[in-house]
Amino acid sequence: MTGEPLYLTTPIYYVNAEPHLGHTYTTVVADTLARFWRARGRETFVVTGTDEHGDKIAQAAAKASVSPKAYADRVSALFRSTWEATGLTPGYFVRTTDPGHVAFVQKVLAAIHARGDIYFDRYRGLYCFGCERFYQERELVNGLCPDHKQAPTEIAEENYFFRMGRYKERLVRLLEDEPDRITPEGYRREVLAMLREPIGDLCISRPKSRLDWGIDLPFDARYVTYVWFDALLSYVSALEHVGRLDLWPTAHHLIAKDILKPHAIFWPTMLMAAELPLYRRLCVHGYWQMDRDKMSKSLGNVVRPLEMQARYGMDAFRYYLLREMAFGQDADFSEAALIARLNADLANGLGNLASRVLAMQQRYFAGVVQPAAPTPADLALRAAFDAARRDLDAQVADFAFHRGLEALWRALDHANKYVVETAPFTLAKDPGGRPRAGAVLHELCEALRVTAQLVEPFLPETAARLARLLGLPADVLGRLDLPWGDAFPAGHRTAAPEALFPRVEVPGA
RNA sequence: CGCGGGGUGGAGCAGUCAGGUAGCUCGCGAGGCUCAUAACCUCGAGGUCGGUGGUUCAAAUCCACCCCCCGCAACCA
Repeated sequence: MTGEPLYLTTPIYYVNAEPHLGHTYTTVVADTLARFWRARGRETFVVTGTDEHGDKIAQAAAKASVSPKAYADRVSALFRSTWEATGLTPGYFVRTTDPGHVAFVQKVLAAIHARGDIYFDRYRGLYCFGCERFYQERELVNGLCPDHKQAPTEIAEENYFFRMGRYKERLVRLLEDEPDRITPEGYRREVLAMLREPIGDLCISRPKSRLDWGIDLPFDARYVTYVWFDALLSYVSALEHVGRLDLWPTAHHLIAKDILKPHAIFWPTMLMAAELPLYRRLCVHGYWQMDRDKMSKSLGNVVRPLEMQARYGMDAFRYYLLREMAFGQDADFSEAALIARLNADLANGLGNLASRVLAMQQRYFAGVVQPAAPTPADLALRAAFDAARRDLDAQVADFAFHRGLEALWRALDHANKYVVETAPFTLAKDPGGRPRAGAVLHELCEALRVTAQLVEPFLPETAARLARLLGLPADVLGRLDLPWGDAFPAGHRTAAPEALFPRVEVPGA
């Protein structure tokens, strides 16, 4: 398992909005998983990107008096630059307007059409322009669209349909036989529940008379393909573009629960029809609920990643997101909670530990690491970090980032206790105690080194900084199996402490 | 029968899938330490884990029913 490559995707984000908390969370998870598994010997490849076709984009562009492409270019570039600035850099950034993607979509559509799984039919239905979709009678609330509270318009038109229903039973069997295809488990059950209802076929086109901002159907130039055959196929077209289609069967899709159905039902049936391998796993997370009462006025209602980065640092923001949300469940976002985490876990916990250890190393030994001489207490400290590593690995493998971090912080707590119990600051003042004080600090430096390595997927900037303060080369972060005691040879010097995470004081809080 | 989330010490949460000492942060009380970012460590007060019934040697955790709260006005992940 450990050696298997891993292809991670975020959704391609629709360019009708600027990057916000939801986009950022999914992208942070992808980045964290990529770093985590890379450090454990797996090749990882992350793709994110933008979804650029559709009504809303055409309308927004018209409103701004620019072409749809120009509009999409601008917002797409905003996503790309945001991820670069925040260090969430994917291996590839795909756009649905990329010529390669367009050609790929047309190739797949042509193949499925040739096979007879796409047919032409007349459709009459109730269409909501806000949702850009047709509704069944029974889905309406008092005759109105449940989202937009508007009466849908009856439209009759001819369109192309994908024979999705043909693959339903095969999909049900797959999900029953391979429970790990969708995680967390609750979402698999939800999908199986959806599949107990008739799923019908999927309308996959729009006449150009109504919408022409899309990819032409290869078999009928009067139409463009709509939404799913365009957007979902980007997961594969991106790999084709970079010449790594071999990674496709290892795909793990990270999504939020709002797009569960397209990813859990439309997408696998499309892949079956296209005779492409299925993705390996669908990983579904919940929503961040905005607690407006707890938001600062300056923050407003929108959580912009660049603002959070500027205010608290990207690492603190990442930590909060990963520590606070149980992957799969909803969570509340509040700036107060972020600050509480930052102060308690990062400043008082990790930051203060690094600070006191490096300060003593500096003050008592001019930064020179002394020989170790393990006692039972020292071995217990090592055991605490060994346990943290095991717990962390198990929890992250299960997407339980919050528990993984909790496990690592148990070891940090242990280290803080160890400082008090061994009291190197007392030992160092007595000539007879100096060797022991030096040995204790050696253990603590190792603890910090292991911490830097384990925390790297979550707090990459901090890990690099900690390594530097410890006087270690940056590549030490990838050497997870470096034995305890081997990182600091005789004469090794550490640097003077720096505040990794200054406390954030809130007036009146 | 719209969809979804939730009710755990004063506040905010984890733990529920794989039943077996109820854990974390903040706050509160007492003490310790003085290396450190007024941080760190120890001890303590405070919970019948929404309710009722059931399964079990054992339930916050499984099953049934019931009560209550919140989101779906957004930046849709």
